[in-house]
Amino acid sequence: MFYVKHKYMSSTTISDIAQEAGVSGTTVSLAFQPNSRIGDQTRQKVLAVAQRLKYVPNQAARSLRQQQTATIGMIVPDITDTFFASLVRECERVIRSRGFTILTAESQWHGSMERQAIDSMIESRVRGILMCSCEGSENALVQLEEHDVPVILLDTYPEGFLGEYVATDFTALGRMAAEHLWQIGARHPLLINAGDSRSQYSSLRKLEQGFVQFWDKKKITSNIEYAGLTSADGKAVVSHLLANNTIIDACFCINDAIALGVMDAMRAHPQAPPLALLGIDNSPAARLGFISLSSFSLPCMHMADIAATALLDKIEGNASPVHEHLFAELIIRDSTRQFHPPTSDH
Amino acid sequence: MFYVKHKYMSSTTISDIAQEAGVSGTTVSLAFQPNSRIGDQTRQKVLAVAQRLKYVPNQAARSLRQQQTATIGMIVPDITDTFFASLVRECERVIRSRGFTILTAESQWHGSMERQAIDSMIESRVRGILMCSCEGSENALVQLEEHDVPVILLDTYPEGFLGEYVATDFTALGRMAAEHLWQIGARHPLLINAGDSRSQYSSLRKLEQGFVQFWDKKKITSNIEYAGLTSADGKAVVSHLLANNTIIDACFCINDAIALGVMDAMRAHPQAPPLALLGIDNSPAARLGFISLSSFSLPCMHMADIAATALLDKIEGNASPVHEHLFAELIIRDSTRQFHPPTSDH
DNA sequence: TTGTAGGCGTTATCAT
DNA sequence: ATGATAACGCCTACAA
Repeated sequence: MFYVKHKYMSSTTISDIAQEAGVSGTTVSLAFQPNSRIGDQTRQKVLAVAQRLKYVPNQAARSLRQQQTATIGMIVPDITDTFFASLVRECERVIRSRGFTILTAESQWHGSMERQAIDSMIESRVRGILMCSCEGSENALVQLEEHDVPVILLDTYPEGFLGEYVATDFTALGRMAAEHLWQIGARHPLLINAGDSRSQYSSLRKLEQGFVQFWDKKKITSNIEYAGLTSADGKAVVSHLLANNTIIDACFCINDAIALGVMDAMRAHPQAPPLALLGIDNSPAARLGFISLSSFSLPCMHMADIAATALLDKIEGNASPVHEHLFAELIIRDSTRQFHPPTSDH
Repeated sequence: MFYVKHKYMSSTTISDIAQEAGVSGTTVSLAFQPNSRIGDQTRQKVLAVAQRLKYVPNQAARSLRQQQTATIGMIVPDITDTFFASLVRECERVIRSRGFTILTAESQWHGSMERQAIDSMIESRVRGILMCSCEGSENALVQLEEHDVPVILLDTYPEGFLGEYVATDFTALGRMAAEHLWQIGARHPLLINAGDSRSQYSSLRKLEQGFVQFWDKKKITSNIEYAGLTSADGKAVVSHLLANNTIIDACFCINDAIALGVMDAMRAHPQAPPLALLGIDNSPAARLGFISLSSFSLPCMHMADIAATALLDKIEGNASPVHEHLFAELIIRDSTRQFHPPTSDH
């Protein structure tokens, strides 16, 4: 009466169809629900009219009426990182296959953006959230709990976290890296870890712990440098160490990009002593014959499957909390295979 | 009366706040709108209560009432491709900065999935769509038109498309590639293009046209191979050509991954004649000193900015259709700089 | 400055 | 087998 009809949207509604087909709104609604109490002819007629009028159901109205959505939220720190992108893809696959839709957001490693994304998702009334937390806003998790939004953390979880998660065992990863380097004869190990805002990121801390503890047991001091996440950073770190004549014979980098930077630095200094090199990601470049970088393959698909399935199961009532640690797989290539330790050592 | 209250959701509503604060729903609603006719004290009181009750507005209700959302849809073929991921990030930045939210989807290069995504977005009543179309479902665009959902295509657009777009000029890119290879002395060029489902992808066709036409003018026959998009594909193609003693002295690949595969093949055959190598993406690996791959840098940020801004402007009433072609930038590195053409030629 | 009421599109409940 | 009705949470034209 009072309002201008169709101020912006002009989509056809159930009422339009009802009028056109000469039935009630109820009948139209029922026509769209499979196996509902309705005559076959009526259904056909209604669906035909709906198609002719190009009817598309209004999700907002549906959600409001049903008091629930079929949306799962997913938050990752960096969508341009292939690892996170793959997680998103796989989660999306599972989520869609179960009749839900996905709402993604990127925190860009900022706690404040992670929080914003969560707020926005609560407003959208997502049924649950899959999150690769950047751990910059732990109280955001409390907020989700307050709003009864189930969360499963992916890939990593903060120290002392009591909720559900499907994570990579980074302590084991660090230990495996150290062990491999030890076995090929390295005795002066270097770890290039992430500094700055990511220095408190728990998975990197665990990785470092696992790495350092192994060498500690061997009474070997491990060298640790903190840098950014790019090739340029890796190159700079090692160039600097070479210039200072620091003795290192193996380098473990927290991603392949850094490792490639290190490789670049080493190839620019052919007179430098050999350096075993190990990355994380098992990126396409690492697999190239003339690069042949040893690297850890993270259990991306597996994590995504488990986490997404667990979350959907939980939402649909089959409660069974997940606290899962998965292991990365070490892919050995030339960068740690062709290493010959200096004979002078040990 | 008849329904069970709070069957699933238990979030506090405006009415809850109104009751608790002893005011009407109107007042509460107004309290959240800045500069609305309302007493300062009342506003403070209401907001305090809202915070205490952990009120979060219900987007579904708001959208339904307002007959519109503040959501922009974005569809890309492959979220694990850094180029598309960067586009998403930049568009998201612009979209959020203007008070909208983004809903993303991945078509995985399948027309059917692109269509599904569009359907889903229409159900969500997105205000507009930014799309890197995989061009497998052109009639989907008609559907969007029928529903008055403005679309701006990003990066590429199908032959004969009449709508809005912000695209890379792929014809020019192909021509520039050919010209550069010509200038450094190449006379037996090879283009590794994408086959299979992407063979009809218009930007790749244009790129090929631009490339081939240049050589045609020089009375030179260009070799073209169709393959997948990975390093392994590039490696396989060139290994095969080498085995057949096909004469090529320059290779232009439609992405850096393929080019790296070619580089891998060439380094595995050091006795083979030199091959100038050119890629697209300007990926991090291309910049490494020991790789130094010449490559085209696509105007990713620029395209995203223009497209997202244009779409939002259009939605907000400042109509001004965009039909924009942007140019890729050729980054010359060693892979096309250290090339010495065989003296026997020409 | 605040309150009342009606309706956005959909669906669950209760008749017929 | 079908229809009438109310209600989800929110916003706004109008009344007070």
